[in-house]
Amino acid sequence: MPELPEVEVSRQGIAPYLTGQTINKIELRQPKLRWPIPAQVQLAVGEPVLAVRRRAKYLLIDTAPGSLIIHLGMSGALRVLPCEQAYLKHDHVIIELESGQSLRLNDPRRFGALLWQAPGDTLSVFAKLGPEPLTDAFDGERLYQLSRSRKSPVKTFIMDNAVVVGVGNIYATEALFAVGIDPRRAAGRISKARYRELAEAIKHTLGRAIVQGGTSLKDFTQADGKPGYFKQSLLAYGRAGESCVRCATPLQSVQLGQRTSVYCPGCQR
DNA sequence: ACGTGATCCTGGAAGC
DNA sequence: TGCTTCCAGGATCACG
Repeated sequence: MPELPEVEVSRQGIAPYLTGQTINKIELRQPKLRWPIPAQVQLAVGEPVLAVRRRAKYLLIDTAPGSLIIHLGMSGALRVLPCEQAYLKHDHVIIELESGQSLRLNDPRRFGALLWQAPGDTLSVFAKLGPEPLTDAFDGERLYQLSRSRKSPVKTFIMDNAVVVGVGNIYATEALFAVGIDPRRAAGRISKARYRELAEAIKHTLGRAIVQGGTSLKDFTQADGKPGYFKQSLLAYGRAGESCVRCATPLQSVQLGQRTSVYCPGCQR
């Protein structure tokens, strides 16, 4: 999926088409995504979109009676296309707008979700999320404090949504490479100074990826169908066996918390 | 509280 | 060419 940069790029891409537009129709072509789609999503029909927001990897499409909550799972992508355009395979949700454009959620693996949140309500998926990585609420101090008794690998630690949201496998791999920290290192055995550097690297990596339109591997496209260009900037993710750009040591691959992690045994300590 | 592993699902790539 | 196996941007849940 889309990690935080891809979700933010999607938000920026779709917001101009949605904001202020009335929703004419919501068509559900596949009711079973990660969770069954609640019937209340139809409450948004006939309502103008007030705002398109993001929290962690969730998109929130606000209307007066409540918010449509979209998660893109591992393989989801949002496209804006004219209503009359033929459906593609795996176009599971189509939100038609009065403008004649439609927002389509395409998700081959169906790990994504469409949920509904009434005003004043907080869905359980939002209940125990950590801070947004691009805000001041996230810093090295927080990483240091939360990690003191943790034995799990630092990579697993920074991918924990209770610690900080939005850091997935690609950007965790890249940020650790950038600061030269071995992803296998126990989270509790890293100094405050190094955590300050890591927090800055996470912010920097995510920020650059957003500017470049995110990372497109297979499924992800921006709202206009174009891929993101950050893939060209990846120095570790997907490069096992290749030479490290810093020290030429062959990059290694290891499984941490069920996820493949690539690192340089030469300069990540 | 923390850590680990199974699980949801489809499709592309690699191996034989 | 075709079949099988493995792997993939996530995150919950059950269990020890």
